[in-house]
Amino acid sequence: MAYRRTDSVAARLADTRRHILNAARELVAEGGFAAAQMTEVARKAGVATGTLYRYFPSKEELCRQVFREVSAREMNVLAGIAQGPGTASARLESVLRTFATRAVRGRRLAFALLAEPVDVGLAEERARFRRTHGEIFSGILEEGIASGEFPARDVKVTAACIAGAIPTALIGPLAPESHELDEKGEKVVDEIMTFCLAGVGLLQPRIKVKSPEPRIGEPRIRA
Amino acid sequence: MAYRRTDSVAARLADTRRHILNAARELVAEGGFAAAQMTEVARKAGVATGTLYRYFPSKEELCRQVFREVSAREMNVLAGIAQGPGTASARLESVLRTFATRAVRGRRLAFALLAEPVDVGLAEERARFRRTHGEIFSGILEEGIASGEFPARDVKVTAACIAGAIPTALIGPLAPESHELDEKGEKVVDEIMTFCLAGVGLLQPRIKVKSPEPRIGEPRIRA
DNA sequence: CGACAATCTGAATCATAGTTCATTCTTGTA
DNA sequence: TACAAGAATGAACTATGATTCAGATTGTCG
Repeated sequence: MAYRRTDSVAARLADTRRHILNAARELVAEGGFAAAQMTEVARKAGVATGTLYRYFPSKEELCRQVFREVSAREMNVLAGIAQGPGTASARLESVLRTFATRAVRGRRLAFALLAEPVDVGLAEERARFRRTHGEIFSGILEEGIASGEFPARDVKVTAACIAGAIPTALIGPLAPESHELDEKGEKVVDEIMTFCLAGVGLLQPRIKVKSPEPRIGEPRIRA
Repeated sequence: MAYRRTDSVAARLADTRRHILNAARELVAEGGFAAAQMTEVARKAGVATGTLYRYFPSKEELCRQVFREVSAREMNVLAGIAQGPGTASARLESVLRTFATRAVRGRRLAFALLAEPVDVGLAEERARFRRTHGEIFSGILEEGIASGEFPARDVKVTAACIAGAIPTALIGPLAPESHELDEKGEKVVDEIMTFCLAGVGLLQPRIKVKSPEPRIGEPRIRA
């Protein structure tokens, strides 16, 4: 027997892989995907450029992986809320607020995920990201329609509208150089929510909807 | 006296410039900005590569110019409607429908303007484009709020929401390979409008709004 | 330890596409 | 027609940044 990868080596490899991904993620968080150049990633991760290619077949794959990890984190948060307890309208509200608020908080990263000019590979990843957003919204919408909380609509289109409205409304303010959100962030989020909730037909509902479980720390939007 | 640019030469120069811009625009309309490579543009325009640089300082400028021309055409159509006669709600409706419908018709070009991955220069141009959209929407919204047709809102955010919702809802279907809109186009447009109009607070208005001048060929959206 | 395999290194290479510029062709005036 | 200046040409150049790979290092096992 000639060679066998020991656990300690496997661990070190995994560790290096993480280091690389973390380095890349940090660069993206600081300067967007444009800042994630292979040389920089390598330097920040403390390895040689060539080493990156022992872990990822190409820059595109590395960046995609970063994109997926970061976006998965967001999606999980939202999916958790979507699948949680509460009326559809309460969950929709919570999901929207969370989405927008987290984007405002993680400004640069959100910009990178949602709006930064990227090449086709990442654009594809971004499309998937938005589609998943759409699915989360659709799910809630379907339930809300079934329960009579929302009027019947094409949920896919409606979900896509929401998925587009939020980032776009935030983008100007979200752009790395803008500091608009530092102060007005909450107000902007409220306005966006008003629009989206009204868009699905909620704010002026035919039947007054009672929301049985308002979440702590999730204040109602202004009427 | 040695040399003077005659009218006929000036005309030829202007003509060449137009040829170049048209060639570029056609390439963009066929394959997006990605297809607008200098060599290709030159070939299509029937000039040498170097000649392009006698008319435009860089590829970026050439592409920006193309972007501006194409988007200006769209903006003018919308601005015309916005400044035309009719209640704010009627104009808003008309503008939204026109925006969406034209995007569906001019599929590839719309995709290039709204969603194709482009580099930073064009992304800037695109941001301006969206901002102008926003301004058109804001204008109508302000008037509608003043006249009591819409509830009071932050018009900038609301306008941005609309400007984001429409393209995003169209993008999946708008993507060059998708043929979804060939049949379902109208329905999708209707759904998007429903969302946006409801979003501004219109579809279930406090006071029933009568639209005095419904435009020919601009059917009302389904109730 | 010695031999072999896996891993790492980073300067050199490559790929792409935009840009340049020495040269040629056209146009305007004397 | 001669000649100067503008315009056009397109092959060569360049800039950027990803990718490679021959050699060095580290790890495994008899």
